Amino acid sequence: MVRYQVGIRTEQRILEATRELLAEGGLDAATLKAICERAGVQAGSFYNIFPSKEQAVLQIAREAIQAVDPDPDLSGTETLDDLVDAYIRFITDQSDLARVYLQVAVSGSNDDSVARRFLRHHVRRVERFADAMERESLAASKEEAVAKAEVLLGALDGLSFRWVLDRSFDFTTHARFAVSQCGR
Amino acid sequence: MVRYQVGIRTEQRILEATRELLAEGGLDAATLKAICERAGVQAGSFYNIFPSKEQAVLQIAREAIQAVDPDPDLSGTETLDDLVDAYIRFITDQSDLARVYLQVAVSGSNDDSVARRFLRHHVRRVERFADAMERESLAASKEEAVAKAEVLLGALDGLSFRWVLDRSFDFTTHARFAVSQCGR
DNA sequence: CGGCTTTTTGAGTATACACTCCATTTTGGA
DNA sequence: TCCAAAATGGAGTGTATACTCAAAAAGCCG
Repeated sequence: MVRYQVGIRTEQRILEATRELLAEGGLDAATLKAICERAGVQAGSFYNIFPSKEQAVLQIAREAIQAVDPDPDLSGTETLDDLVDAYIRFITDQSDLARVYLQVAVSGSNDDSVARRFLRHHVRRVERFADAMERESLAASKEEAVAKAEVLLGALDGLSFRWVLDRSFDFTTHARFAVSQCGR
Repeated sequence: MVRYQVGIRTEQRILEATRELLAEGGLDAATLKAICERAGVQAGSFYNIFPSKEQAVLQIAREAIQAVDPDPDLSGTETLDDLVDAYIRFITDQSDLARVYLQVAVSGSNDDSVARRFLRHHVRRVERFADAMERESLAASKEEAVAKAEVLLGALDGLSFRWVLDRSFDFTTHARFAVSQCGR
């Protein structure tokens, strides 16, 4: 099944529409009809490219989960501030994906496969934060670093969720304040 | 319209079924069919008592939002530890309602009226935490107390969400650790 | 252009959902 | 015991959803 150029463009339009709709109104808003209308495509075209609506949504979810992490090549050298700055940039600059990230994380609790994927990602993230803390001697032991990382990441997730509910909330300032309290 | 006893019992069975289903699988699981089956009731009976499914769900949501707060009479005298202990008890002892609380909070971001209700509740909670911090001289100013309270509550919400995704996560220990870091 | 493949169309299907209607049964106070 | 009000059973309605299919159109390559 070799793709023509027009098919690839259609696939991208569909993913774009799905991403936007997920960000605007969550899973409820991302109906097949809404996706197809926004992408300027009929249902048949959608199913020529994706085997199900779920696959398109999961692709955006994966995209969002990956986007929250900074460059993986830097892993092992970055500072705690680097990691937190990356989170802040993700939330402020890629707010569409940020909303998808949070919404998927929560709806995920009703879907085991998504929940597992999210959890695995979270655990990796905790390790990355904990490693940075150890490198900067911000924790007395590996265990303390992991616990601190869990709390800091919990705070960042909680604050970003707060921001989703109220866009006038100053996420950046609070996130910086959180790291000044927890990362010490 | 004098209620008969049998009707009141039916109402309670319906609310119980709704609460359980929301806790188990979120809004998706709480279909009218599922609620009625679990409550041992037909659709007609449901609508004799509730004007819509939404009303039954909202009633449970309100219940959950209220349950997260400890006795309002104590407001103005309790310590930060009291408030955190109440949160921990809510999460560990009333895990059904805790799951509903978190799920409603998130689906709420797609529904303005729920989002507003949740936000109002959150703001009150932040004030309560901030007041306790000021009373214990844990903050230099009112502003700092509020910021600290936002971060601590964010951390608690983030950690409880972590626990929803992975029930083997030790919420209590991490929550206590969070307050030892943030409440200082 | 000619011929094969991919892509698109758009009407159509099946299903799950919230909700309605009303005849029948049950309740509880007078 | 009687009866009006309340509660119930259960078939039925309308609607939105994800998804299918066969024919038609468009893209690619010699």
